[in-house]
Amino acid sequence: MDQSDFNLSHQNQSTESKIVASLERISQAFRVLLWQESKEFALSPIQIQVLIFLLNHSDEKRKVSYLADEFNMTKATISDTVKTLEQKNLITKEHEPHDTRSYIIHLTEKGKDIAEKTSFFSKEIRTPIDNLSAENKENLLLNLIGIIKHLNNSGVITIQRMCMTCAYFQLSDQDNQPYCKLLNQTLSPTKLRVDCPEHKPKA
Amino acid sequence: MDQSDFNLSHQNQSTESKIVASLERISQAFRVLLWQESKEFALSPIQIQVLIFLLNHSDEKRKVSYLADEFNMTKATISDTVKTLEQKNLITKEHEPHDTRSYIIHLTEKGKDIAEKTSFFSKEIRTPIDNLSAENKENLLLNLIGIIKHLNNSGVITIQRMCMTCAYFQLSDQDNQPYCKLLNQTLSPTKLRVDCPEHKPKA
DNA sequence: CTCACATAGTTAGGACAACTACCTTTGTGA
DNA sequence: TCACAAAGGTAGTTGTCCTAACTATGTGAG
Repeated sequence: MDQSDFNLSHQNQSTESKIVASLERISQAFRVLLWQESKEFALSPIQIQVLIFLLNHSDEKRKVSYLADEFNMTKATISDTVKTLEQKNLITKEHEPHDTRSYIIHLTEKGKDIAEKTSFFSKEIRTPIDNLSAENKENLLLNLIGIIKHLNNSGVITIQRMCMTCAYFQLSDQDNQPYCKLLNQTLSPTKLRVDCPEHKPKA
Repeated sequence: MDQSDFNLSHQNQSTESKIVASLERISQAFRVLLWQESKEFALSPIQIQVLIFLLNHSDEKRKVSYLADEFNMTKATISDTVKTLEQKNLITKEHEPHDTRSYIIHLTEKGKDIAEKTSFFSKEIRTPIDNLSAENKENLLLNLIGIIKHLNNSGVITIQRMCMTCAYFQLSDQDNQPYCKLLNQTLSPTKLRVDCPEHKPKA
């Protein structure tokens, strides 16, 4: 058989296209896993995502508007979701005296419990990553961070909590290494954060 | 300030966790980009995905059941989607004589046109990848393929079209290199396919 | 000080996604 | 030939996520 038989246009694919295709497949896996998890707990995907987010983030991020940005949805959608979660007794609202318009969302015991259980929904994706060599992990992370940085800059992803887009981040003058002005330390690849609680967006 | 102030539990994150978080962020980007594209063309995300898929795949894959597996949805959902696309004159159905139950889905001119235009929806993700070094690209691809392979094996992703899950694939006896028995050639990293038209699932 | 504007969140209404359950027709193999 | 599997479709439901319009509260310029 002539080998050119196999050279269908989309198969002569560049490495870049294959990377995009792979990322797309992995995206699908996240969707599938989240969906499975949501059926198990009788919650919607977005409800689970909100619960998990609340488990890991500080007060000023536990608000409707922030969540809307975080998940690229409208405030209306998040407002609905929060209402539902409240009816299910998974969260409570804490109104602050200095701004009565907004409130902080807190997990109830039950909510925390579910959030912890569901936060492992991506364990299937984690397993193969655990098995990579340390060097491979570092490399992979750096490459992914590079992609996200670009997505941040181009406005596809609005929320920014990683070092590369932080006001405290710089390349040190001496050796051009990533450096955090808040922590006062050089950031080796494994120290780079993708979800830093101290993140301050660049001006 | 004491440095331990920053060591919030979720911030002492392992490299693996950060990789998962990064992949999750990129997944979100795909969702956002697809959603933007769908608004622009007055189509739903799944409709666009189906159109793009039809652009690139052969007849035996252009059927309702295959699409349902491909996108991890029920046949009912795809059936609906196809009906809508037909009403919009973007696809036609070709019934085959030897099995009148099923049919092949073809793009109309208009459908092909839209499929080609929307197939670039992920260009924002591609740009930063283009800028990586050749070695980095190869490395990244191999790591992603490793993850997908695991997701295939564990059943999260049902459809398989990549070399690692193919009956024609083996590690050659001499040098343990990936080898394709159909193409009769060694598969260097850049030759590994993620969406091969000749893919034959392992028994 | 006040008035226009911005911001936080909510409500209502609608399009559509995607499911389950059930059905028809057709193919297949013991 | 007859039971069963496979391809696809229909109906009805639930939930997502949007837009548009709204309330109420904070803010800042003149």
